[in-house]
Amino acid sequence: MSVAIKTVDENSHVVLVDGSGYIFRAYHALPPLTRKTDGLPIGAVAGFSNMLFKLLQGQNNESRPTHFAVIFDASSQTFRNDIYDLYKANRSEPPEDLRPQFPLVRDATRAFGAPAVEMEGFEADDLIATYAKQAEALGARVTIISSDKDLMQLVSEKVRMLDTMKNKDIGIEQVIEKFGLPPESVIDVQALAGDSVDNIPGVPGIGVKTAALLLTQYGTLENLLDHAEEIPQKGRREKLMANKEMALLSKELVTLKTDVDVDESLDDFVVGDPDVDVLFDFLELMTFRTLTARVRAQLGEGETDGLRRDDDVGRGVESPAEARGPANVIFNKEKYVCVQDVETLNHWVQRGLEAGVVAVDLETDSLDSAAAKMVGVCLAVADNEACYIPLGHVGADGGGDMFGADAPKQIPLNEAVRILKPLLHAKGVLKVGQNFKYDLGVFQRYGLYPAPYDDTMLMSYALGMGLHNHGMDALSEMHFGHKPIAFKDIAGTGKSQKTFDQIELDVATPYAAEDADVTLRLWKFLKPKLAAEHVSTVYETMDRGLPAVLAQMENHGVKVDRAELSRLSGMFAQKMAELEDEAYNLAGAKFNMGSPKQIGEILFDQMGLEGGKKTKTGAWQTGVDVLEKLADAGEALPRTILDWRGYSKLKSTYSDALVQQINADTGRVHTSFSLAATTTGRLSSSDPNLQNIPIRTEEGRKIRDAFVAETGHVLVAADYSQIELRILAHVADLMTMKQAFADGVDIHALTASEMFNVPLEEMTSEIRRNAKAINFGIIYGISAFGLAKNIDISRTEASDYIKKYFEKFPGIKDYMEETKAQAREEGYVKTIFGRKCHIKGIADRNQMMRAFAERQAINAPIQGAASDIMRRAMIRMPEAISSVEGARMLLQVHDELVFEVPEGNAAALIGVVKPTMENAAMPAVDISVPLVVEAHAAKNWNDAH
DNA sequence: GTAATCACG
DNA sequence: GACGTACGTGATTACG
Repeated sequence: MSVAIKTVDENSHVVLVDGSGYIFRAYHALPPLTRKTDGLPIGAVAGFSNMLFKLLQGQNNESRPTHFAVIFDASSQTFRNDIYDLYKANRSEPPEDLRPQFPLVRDATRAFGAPAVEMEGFEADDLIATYAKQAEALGARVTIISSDKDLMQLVSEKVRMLDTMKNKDIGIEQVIEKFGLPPESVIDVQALAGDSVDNIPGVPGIGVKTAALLLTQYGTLENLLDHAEEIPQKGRREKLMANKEMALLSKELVTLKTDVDVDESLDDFVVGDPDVDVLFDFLELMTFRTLTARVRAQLGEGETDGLRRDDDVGRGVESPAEARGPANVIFNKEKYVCVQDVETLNHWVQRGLEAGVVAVDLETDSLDSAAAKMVGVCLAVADNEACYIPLGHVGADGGGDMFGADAPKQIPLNEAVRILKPLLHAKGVLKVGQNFKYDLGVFQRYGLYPAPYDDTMLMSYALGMGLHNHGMDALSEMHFGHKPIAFKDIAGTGKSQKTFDQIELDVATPYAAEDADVTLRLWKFLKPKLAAEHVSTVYETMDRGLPAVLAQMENHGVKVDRAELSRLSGMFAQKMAELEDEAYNLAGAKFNMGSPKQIGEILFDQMGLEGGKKTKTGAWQTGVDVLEKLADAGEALPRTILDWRGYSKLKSTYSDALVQQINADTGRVHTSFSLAATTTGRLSSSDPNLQNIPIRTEEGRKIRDAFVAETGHVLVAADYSQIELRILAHVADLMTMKQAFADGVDIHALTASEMFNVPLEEMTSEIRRNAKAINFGIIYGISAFGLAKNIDISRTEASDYIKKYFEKFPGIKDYMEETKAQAREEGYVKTIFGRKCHIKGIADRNQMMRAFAERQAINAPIQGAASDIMRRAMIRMPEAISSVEGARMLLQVHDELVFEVPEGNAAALIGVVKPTMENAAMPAVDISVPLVVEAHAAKNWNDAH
C-alpha cells in the first residue's frame, strides 16, 4: 500500500463521495438482492461497497485518490427548512426495504477504512462544497462522486464530478451542456428555473432554456431582476416582476454553503490501509462472495477460483435448452456428392428410404418462395453423408460467351421429381427441413407435398423463443461452433450478386449439401430436447403443422385491384402537393416535409414554438403526439405536416408498394409469413406486410377497398372478438369479467361501470373510452405513466385508476405478481397451452430494463395464448374447409383470418370457420369464457368487416 | 446501418 | 434522487 501523504497540496487527489445520493440511485438501479443468511435487503449496500472498492483502487479511469471521504445527510431538517418550510416537502418516504440499509452503508464505509462524514443541520452537499473549496484552494484535484445536478455549481478547472453508475465524467463542458451556462451561473439558472425534485419554486413558467437565455443577456440574477421591466416579452416580464422574491429565495436555497465549520479537516481524509479483519468481517456478514474474492485477490490473500464473478449478478438464467452441442463436431465437406445421373439419384433415394430420416433442402433462384424456381435439391442421411442434385443450373457465364456456355450435366427436372416423389411422400420417412415452409411452398408448385416432416427452426423456436433467432447459421454456430458457408461468399453481394442457378457445381455442392448436413444434425440435437424441456406438445400441436398450411396461403396469394391502387396513388400525390404548398406558405420557406430533422428545426428553432422535446440523440421530436399537441394549441403548420405524413405513408407504403408486389404470373400479391420471428408466438408478415393494412381512418380504409375477391368470389373475414381480454379474464380468474363475457355485455362499458360507479345505462362514450384504454393497459403490463400518456390524464390520476382496477378486479394483482415471479425464477413465462416465452433482462441491474422485462412477462402469456389459439385453428382449417368447394384461406392478421370463396358458398364457409375458430382451444384447454368469432363476407376486405 | 415515424393487432 | 415507460410486429425515409 502507498505511503500516506499527510497534508493536502497540489499533488493531492481528493475524492468526495455523495453517500446519500448514491444509496438512492444504487437502490433503484440494482436488483433487489437480499442477504443469504436472513433475507435482509442489501442491494444498495452491495452496489455501494463495490463502488467504494473500485474507487479506492483507482478505477473508473481515475488515478488513486490520496484523500477520500464519504459524506452523508445527517437529518432531513436543515437551515434551508428555516428559510423555506416547503423545501423538499414533496419528497416521499424512502422505500421500506431501503431504510435498514442506511446504517449498513455507513458500516461499509468504515469497513473500507474511509471516514463517514455527516453534520447535524447540513446537507451532504454543503459539506462536500466546503471540503471541495478548501481542497481547491490548496491546489488539489477534486473528484466528487455524484450525479446530483445541485453539485454542478462546484465544477471548475480543478473540480470535476463523476457519475460512477453511468461512468459519466462531468466537467465544465458538461455543465454548460446541461444548464446552457458555465458552473458559476448554475445557481442563477436554478433559482429561475426552480426544481420540482427539491421543491424549489423558481419563477413559474421559466425553465432552464429561458433562464439561460435571460442570464446570457443580463449576466446575473440580481441584474436581471433589477432590469426586469425592460424585458420585451410580456409574459416573461410579468412573471419575473411578480416573482422577484421567489427567485431570490430560490437562489438562497440552491446556493451551497462553502464555509461550514466542519469537525474534521481534509487531512483526516488521507487514504490508509483498511483493517483487514474488520473488512472481511463486514463482507462475510453481508455475504458478498464476489466482492470478498476480489478484495482477497487485491490484497494477495488466497485464491479466487471457484467464486462467481460479480458480473453474474443480473445475468439471465441460462436455459438448459441452450447448452452447447457435441464438442467434437467435425464437418467433412469432401464427402459431399454431386448427383448428376439417374442411377446415383436412385441410390440416394434408396439410402433415404432405409434411413427413415432424411434432411431435405431446396436451392432456388429467389428468396421469394412464391416466385422461386427449383434449382437443386439436397439430401442428407447421416453426418457428412449428403448430396446435392442440381436441376436448374445454367451455363457458367465465366467465359463471357453471350450464347451461354453449355449447362452442366443434370438430371432432367421432371425425371428427378418423379424419382424423388416416393421418398418425399413416403409415410415412413421423416423429412427434416430448416424453415421448411419455404421449401414446401416451392415443392407444392411442382406437385410435391413432402410429409411427414419436422422443421428444425420451429423446434428451436419452441425451445428458445425470445432467446435468440432461429436461422440455420445462428443455430449451427450456437450448438456446434460451426459456421456454415455463407451465401454471399459464393454468390457475392449487391448488384452483381449471382442467383443460385448461376453458381458452378463444384462451388454449389459443398454449400448446398452442408445445409442439409447441418439441418440433420440440428434435428438430432434438438429433438430430444423438446421432450426434456416439456415443449413437445407445443411443437407438435401448434407449430409443426403450420408450414404446410402457410405455404398454401402464400402460394395462393390475395388479389388486389391494380387500377384502384394507382388511382389512389394519384389522389394521394395531389393531396400531398397541395399540403406542401400550404406548409411552405406557413413556414415561409421550402423544406423537406419528409425530414423530421428539418421539421423540428422549422417548428422549434425558427418559429420558436414551445413544447418541443428532444430525442435521446438530441434531435427534436416530431412524432404524432408532439405535433398533435401543437395543433391543439392552435398552430396550423403541425396539422398540415401530419396530414401530409398520412398521405405520404399511404402512398409509399401501400398504394405504390402493393402494385409493385403483384406477381407477374399469378396477378396476385404473395406475402411471406414468419413462424419463428416473435417472442410471443405470433406470426409476422413481410414482403409485403399484409398484417398492417390501414383500417383506422377513412382515407386508410380506401387501401382495403383494393383487396378484392376473384370474379364470382367473395372475401370472408373472421375475427376473434376481444380474445386477449377473454384470456386475461380466464388466466387471472376475474369473476366479474368472466360473467360479463358469459352474458355477452360490452366489456369496456362494464369495466367503466365498475371503476367509475356509473350505471351501464348512463355510460358515456368518454368514460367507456378511458376504461377501454385501461383494459388494454392491463394487458400491456400497465404503468401509471403509460396510461397517463395514452389517455392524457395526470400520472396521479392514472395511478388512482390502476389502484381502482386492482380493487375491482381482484385476481389481476396476483396474476401479475405470480407471472413476474415465474419469469424471475425460471427465465420464462408460460401460456395456458404450455408455450414458453423466455424473458430477457428480468434480473438486469438496470431498473428500467427490469421494468420492461416485467411488462413483457405480463403481456406474453396473454398475447401468446391468443396466438396459440389462432395457430391451433389454422392447423385445423384446411381439413375443416375442405367440405366447402373452392374455399381458400388467404391471410392471418393475429386475431383474424381472411378467406376467399365462391360467392354462393360464403354462408357454408362461415358455418365451418366460426366453430373451428371458437373451439380451437379444445381439447387442450377448456377456457372458462366463451370465444366469439364474427365473420362477414363481401367483395372487398374493407366491406368484409 | 441506425433512428424516426407510423401502419396494424 | 434518478430516469424513462404501456405489449407485439414491418416498411419507408432521411441521414451519417
